[in-house]
Amino acid sequence: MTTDTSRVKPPTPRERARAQTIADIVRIGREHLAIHGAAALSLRAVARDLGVVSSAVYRYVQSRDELLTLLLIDAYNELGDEVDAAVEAVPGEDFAAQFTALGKSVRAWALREPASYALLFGSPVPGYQAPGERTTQPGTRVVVRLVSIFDAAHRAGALSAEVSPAVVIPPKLTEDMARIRSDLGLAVPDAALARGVLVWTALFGAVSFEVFGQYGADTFAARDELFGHQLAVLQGVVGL
Amino acid sequence: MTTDTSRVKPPTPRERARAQTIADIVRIGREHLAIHGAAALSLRAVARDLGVVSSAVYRYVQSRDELLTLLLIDAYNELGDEVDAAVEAVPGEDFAAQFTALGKSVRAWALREPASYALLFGSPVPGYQAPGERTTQPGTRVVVRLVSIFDAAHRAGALSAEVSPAVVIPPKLTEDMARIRSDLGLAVPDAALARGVLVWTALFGAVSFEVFGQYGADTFAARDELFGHQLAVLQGVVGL
DNA sequence: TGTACATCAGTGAACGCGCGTTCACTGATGTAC
DNA sequence: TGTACATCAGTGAACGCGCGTTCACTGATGTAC
Repeated sequence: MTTDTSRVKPPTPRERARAQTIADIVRIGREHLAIHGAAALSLRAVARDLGVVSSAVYRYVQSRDELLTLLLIDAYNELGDEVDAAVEAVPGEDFAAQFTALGKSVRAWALREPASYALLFGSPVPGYQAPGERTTQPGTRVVVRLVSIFDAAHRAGALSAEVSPAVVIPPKLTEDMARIRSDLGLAVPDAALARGVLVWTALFGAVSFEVFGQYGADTFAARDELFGHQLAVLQGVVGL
Repeated sequence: MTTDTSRVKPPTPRERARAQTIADIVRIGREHLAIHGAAALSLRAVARDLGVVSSAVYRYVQSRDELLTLLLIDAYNELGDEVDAAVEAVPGEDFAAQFTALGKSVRAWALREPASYALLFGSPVPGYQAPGERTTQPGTRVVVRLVSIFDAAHRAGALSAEVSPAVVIPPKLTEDMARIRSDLGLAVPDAALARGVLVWTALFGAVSFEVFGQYGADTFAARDELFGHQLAVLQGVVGL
């Protein structure tokens, strides 16, 4: 079997120009997202900012929905990259600090890119259905990373065996937990996994409330401190 | 000083017709919200469904934004009414059951009215700013009810004095807590109040993930059980 | 009780705008011989 | 190296659509004397 050299051929100028244009479209699309929101994302407006006639973008993107998909994947991966980098900057044995780093990097990205965050975690865009086969993998990076921290802590014996008070897990939920454990290759027991899911939803609940303005303008002045406190409590919830 | 009888005058037929039409507009608006989302809410479409020419709705509603405000207030109050009813159906001393009732009624309403829920708790509608003087009171009914349960439990000595592990509350956050306590007339201490806020965000985080489809199609089959478990854990977090 | 007037609901046309998408086309860039 | 052809990027016009909002208007309903 010979190496397929056609795969490593350097891109032709045309290919490079094409990739650049697609990158430009995604970049402009993100800017529009930030200003007008996902529902108002318009190919014509992107074309205008690209300095090109509206029909020209159809060379690069099949439809408005496909641009949304590109933006979705782009945002998921940017968030995933930042979370990965933040977690990996922490020593491998300090699971609590890894959890904190994950939480803080999610919040930092969300506050910096509120429109992208809204696209990923806000209300669904009406009339748009994300193609699972393209978005599921990038879309699950953060959760997977989060439970992998819990799992590693468990394997290292760093997860409080019995989180109090003990809450019974119903049988039907046990089945879901078993499937998730097997899909992700985890060892963490039901109780901790279930609490991990709660911590995951609570983390994004806290970030969403802040990004979407639910706290109101004046209720909390000390937002960094509030979030830090929430992370600290959540860390205790999962037994870290 | 005589009684102002003009205030108790029964509404004229015209007034009744007007109130009925406004109610119809809100009802139709809610249906459109459910189908097309808030960003696509259109006065022309509402007028069509009302069986009236598009300019006629301007007799009742100043602008599209005002219709959004009406829908916002309507939804907040519907949610608030259901939450109140659910909590009040529980004996006054059973604070844990009151908390559970509140959580379940929020989720039930959200699943039944996902579009209204998205309007209240999802991504902000681009270009629309809710008028605080009209929406703040209805918009805070659920939180206020929630912390009032915690506060009542505290006053009754039913809140675990020391939730473990103790997490230090930074001074700046203490100031926020003091203000909130004074605004709402609460007695609950900082630690419990801060945990109450976390529980609030976690509750809505869990509901939002479910309503907005973050769990994916297949991950959790036992959604009722998952949510019930989350409520049980959160109950422990706040010390109930 | 009857009449003149004021108020209000709803009409229909219009303004100016933006949207997604298709299509036949012109030039420029690449490729095969 | 030069030429004929294929591929591709981008154009410009068009289709059919919906939107928010304004405005002068017609009739019907209410109110004051």
